[in-house]
Amino acid sequence: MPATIRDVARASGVHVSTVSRTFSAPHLVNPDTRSRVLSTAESLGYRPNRAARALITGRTHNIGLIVADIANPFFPPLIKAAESQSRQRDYHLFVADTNEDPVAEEQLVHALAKQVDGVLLCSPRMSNDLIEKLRKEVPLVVVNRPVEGLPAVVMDVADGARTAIEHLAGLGHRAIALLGGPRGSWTNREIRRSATAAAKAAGATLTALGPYQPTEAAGSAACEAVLATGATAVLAYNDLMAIGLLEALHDRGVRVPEELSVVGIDDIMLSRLVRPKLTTVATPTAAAGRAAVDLLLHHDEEHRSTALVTLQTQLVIRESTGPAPV
Amino acid sequence: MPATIRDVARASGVHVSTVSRTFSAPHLVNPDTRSRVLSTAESLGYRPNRAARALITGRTHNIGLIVADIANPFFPPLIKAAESQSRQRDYHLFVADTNEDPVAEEQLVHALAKQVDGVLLCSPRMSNDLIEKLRKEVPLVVVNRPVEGLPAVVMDVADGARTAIEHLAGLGHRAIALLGGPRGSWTNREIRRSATAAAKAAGATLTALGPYQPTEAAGSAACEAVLATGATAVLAYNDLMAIGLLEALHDRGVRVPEELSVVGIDDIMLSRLVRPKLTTVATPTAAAGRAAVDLLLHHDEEHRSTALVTLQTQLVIRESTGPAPV
DNA sequence: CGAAAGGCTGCAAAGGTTTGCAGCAAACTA
DNA sequence: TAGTTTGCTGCAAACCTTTGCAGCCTTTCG
Repeated sequence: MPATIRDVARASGVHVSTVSRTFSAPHLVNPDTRSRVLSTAESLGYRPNRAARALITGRTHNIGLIVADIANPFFPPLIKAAESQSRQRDYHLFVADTNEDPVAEEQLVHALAKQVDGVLLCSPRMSNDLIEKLRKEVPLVVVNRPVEGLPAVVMDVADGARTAIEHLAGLGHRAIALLGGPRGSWTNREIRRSATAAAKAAGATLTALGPYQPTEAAGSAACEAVLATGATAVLAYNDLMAIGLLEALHDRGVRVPEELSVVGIDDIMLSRLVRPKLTTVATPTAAAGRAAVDLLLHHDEEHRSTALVTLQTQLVIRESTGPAPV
Repeated sequence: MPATIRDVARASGVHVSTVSRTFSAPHLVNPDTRSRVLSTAESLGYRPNRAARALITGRTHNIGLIVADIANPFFPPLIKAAESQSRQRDYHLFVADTNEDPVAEEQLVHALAKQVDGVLLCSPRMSNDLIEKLRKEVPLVVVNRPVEGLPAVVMDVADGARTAIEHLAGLGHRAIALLGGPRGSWTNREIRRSATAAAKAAGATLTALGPYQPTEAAGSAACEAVLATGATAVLAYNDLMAIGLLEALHDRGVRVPEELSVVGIDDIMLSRLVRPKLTTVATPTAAAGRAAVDLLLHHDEEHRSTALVTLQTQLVIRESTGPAPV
C-alpha cells in the first residue's frame, strides 16, 4: 500500500536507481530531474524504507540503549539525552530494560544486534568477559564502566567519593558508613576503593555495608545496619538509597543532619526536593548520554579502542550534611 | 560476516527454505531435520535477521513509543511497562521524545512508520485531525486522549478531579484554584471540565489558571498567581507542578496545609517523598503502558475502532491537604 | 575538427528472508 | 493392489533498496 521507490520511478518517468540516488546521493542527479522526482515523491507520500536500505548497506541507522531500570530516576535524563542526540544524527533509539538482570542484558544484546549499528550498554552488570564476547556481534559502547579496548564513558565517581569523604571529615566526622551498591557494578567498586582511601587519609574509619539493590527500598531497609555501625555520617551508592535511608531515619526520629549526615551520589531530580535537601555528588548523566552516542557514531575502528571519556563530578552541598555530633 | 540462513542451510545439508521453516514454522519440518538444523544454527551463532524478515512479511516486530518528555517522572513507569510488555511479546520498543513539541510528534510518526508495526502516542499535543491523517500511515494507539475510531487508553481523570474537589470541599474549602496544564492536552480539558462541575456542585468557586507547561518550574512560577486568587486550596494539573508550587510556597513561608491545601495528579514517585507528602490522584501509568501495547498487538482491524480502555484513578490522601483556614 | 572528459542515467545483481507451489516418498484406504 | 492422502522438502519469486558498471550525450581541449 505505501508508495515504493518503484512507484515514484514510474510516476516520474525515470529509473528506480535515479530515484534512489535522488535521496541517497543527490549530487549525482541532474537538478531538474531531482526536483521532479522529489515533487512526485512528495505527492505520493513516499518515504524510503529503512529496513530495505539497511539490508543492502548494512547500516540500520538505529541504536540500542540498554539500561538496568528505566524507572530508576538516574536513567531518564541519560535516555533523553541519548535519544535527542541520536535523532539529531538521524538515528532512532531502541530502549530496553534489564531489570538489573545480567542474563537479560546478554539476551538483549543478541536480540538487538542485527537491528542496530551499535549498542549503548549502561551500567552493565555482566562480566567483562561476556562483554568481550558480545562486542564481536555488534559495536558496543559502555557507560559507567571502563572496558579494556572498548569505547566507554565513565563518571569520575572516585573523585566524587573522595570529595564527599573529605567534606564529611572536614565537618568532624570520624566514623563513616558506606552504603554499598549492587554486586557487579564498577561504579560501586570505584566508590568503595576511593572512599576507603580518602577516609584513611583523613584519619576516619569507613564501614562498608552491602551489597544492596540500588533502590529506595533497599536504602530504607539498610537503616538498621547503618545505625548499628555507630557512624555519624553515611555515603550512599546513589541518591535513591540515600533518600530511602532519609525516609527510614525520619520515621525513627533520627534527625538529619544533627544526629547523622547523609551524602548521596548522582544528584537526581528528587534530591533537591526532599527534606532535608540531599547533599550529593552530581554526575553529568545527560552529558554521558550524548557522549556515548557520539562515541558510537563518530569513532572509526582505529580510534575506537582507545576512547575513554571521563566526565567530571561535583559535590553539591545541601542540607543533609552538618557538623559531627559531639 | 554474521551467519546467514544460507550458511546454516549449507552446513546442515538442507535447503534454505527448510532452515527458514525451522524457525518460523517448526511444525512443518521433520523433528530430526529440525534438531539438526537447530544445532548447526547454534554452533554457527545464527540469528534470523529481523530486517530481512520484515521486508517480506511486512511485520517488523517493533513498536514505537512517543512521549512528550522522557525525563518527566510521569513517563518512565509507563515506558518501562510498555517495554516489558513488548518484549514479553517478542517486540522491541523505539522510544522517542518530542520535547512537548507537536511538530516533532508528527515528524516522529512519519520517521518511525516504516520501521514499526504501530506507534503508541502518549499524551499527544497534536490535533485530532492530524492524528486522523497519520493513522493511515501506521497503526496508532493513543494514550491519554480518546480519539474517535482509534484504540486508546485513558485514565479517568475526570473522576479523579471530582474526587479531589470533593475531598477539598469536605475539608471546608470554598475557594479553589486550578493550576492548568499545557494547551492541547485532553487530560487538561477533562480535569478542568470535571473540577468546574464538581466545585459548582459543592458550592465552591473554582478559578482556573493557565495554560502552563507541566513542569516543576512552571508550578513554582505560578505561585504568585495562585496566591492572588485568594483560594485556600489548589488542584494542579500534575504532581510536578504541585511540587514546584510546594517549593515556592515553602520559600515564601506559606504553610501547607495550614494556610493552603495542595492536590496533585499522577502520584509520581516523588510525591510521597517530598514534605509535606503530596495528596494526589493516582493514575495507573504502568497499567496504561501495558494496555497500550496489548491494544496495539491484539486488536484486529474490526475491533480496533471501538477499543477504549479507561483506567480508574484513586485519590491518595497524604499531608498536603487539610481543613480550610478560618 | 577530432578526441577526450565529464555529467547524467539505466541496467542488473545483491542483501537475507518468507512462502505458494510442486514433487516425492511413505503411509494409509478401499 | 491401486489409488489417495499425508508429511516433508526443494524451487524460485518476491520484498525494497543500493551501487558498480556501462552507455549515452554534451562540453571542453588541443
